[in-house]
Amino acid sequence: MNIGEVAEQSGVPAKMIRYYEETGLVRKPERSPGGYRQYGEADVHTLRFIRRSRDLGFSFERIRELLKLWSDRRRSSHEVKKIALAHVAALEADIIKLTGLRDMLRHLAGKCHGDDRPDCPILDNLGGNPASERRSNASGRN
Amino acid sequence: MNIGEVAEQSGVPAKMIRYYEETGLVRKPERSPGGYRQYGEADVHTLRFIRRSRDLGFSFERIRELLKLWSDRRRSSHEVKKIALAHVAALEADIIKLTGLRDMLRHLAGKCHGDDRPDCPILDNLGGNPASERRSNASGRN
DNA sequence: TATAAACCTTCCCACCACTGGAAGGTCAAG
DNA sequence: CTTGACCTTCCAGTGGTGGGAAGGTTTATA
Repeated sequence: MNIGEVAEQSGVPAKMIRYYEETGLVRKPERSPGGYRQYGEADVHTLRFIRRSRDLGFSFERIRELLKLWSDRRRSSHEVKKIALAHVAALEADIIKLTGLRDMLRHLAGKCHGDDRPDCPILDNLGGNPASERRSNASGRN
Repeated sequence: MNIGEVAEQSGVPAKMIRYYEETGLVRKPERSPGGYRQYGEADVHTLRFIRRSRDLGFSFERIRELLKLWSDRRRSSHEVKKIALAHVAALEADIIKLTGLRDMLRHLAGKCHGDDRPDCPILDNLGGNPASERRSNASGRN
């Protein structure tokens, strides 16, 4: 199977497959006499696994761990569950942060008349009194 | 005021201030005879405005609009409210997506015993039956 | 006045996970 | 044998930073 077909079957673009190979996420495949990458069914499964993991928001590092566990017949489900729950916690943190931002912004927008007058609590808040504050860090994906 | 002081007062690192200048988000300041950037109080306010907007998750494009409205005495609050509410909607979409992922992952983890046995619904799901699906795009920050 | 130090300048590199494109080689069908 | 789809490698750019080198400026102190 050439890279194009494996890309279609797995849903992972060919460019990405080469990138994953380069970064060591997937194995280097055999090559045809002309230098074309040759894949099998197992590669389709692996790539599909990766794609689904990314759809769930797992980081590359996590996926690397999951892949190792996935291919290990003697793995314990404990490890997997741990990774999954850590990811759940990370998602939870992101959700809380975004919810806070949304509420604050919605609150400000609620106090803004939204008419032709220039008064606007949103801009007032963004520009306004600094008070006590130092760079509050943010983010924190897994 | 040199860049260091304005950085401290606004909470925006000097490196970032130069970057904002380069990308046209803030004006090019005067220079001292020796070539040092010279800022005033107004610049501190502007940078603080930018920092707060970023803390709220606004994109550079949005901030550009907000800055223009902010400096416009004759603006209508309608425009500002529109931008803010669009951002609220974008945040909402992100929250919904992340919540869905969290719930799915938590559900899978709940069905995983988490002991020494290798059986694990999480991995089964990641690797398992493809069914009908094509690359579902994701993301969509403002 | 000399010199150190703190500050500033520009420029380049790296990150992450991709995406796009150019230049050129390979393969299958007509 | 040509066409065109497919593949190869390499190079560059994204966005919003952070790090650092090489060198110029300003200020304080010895």
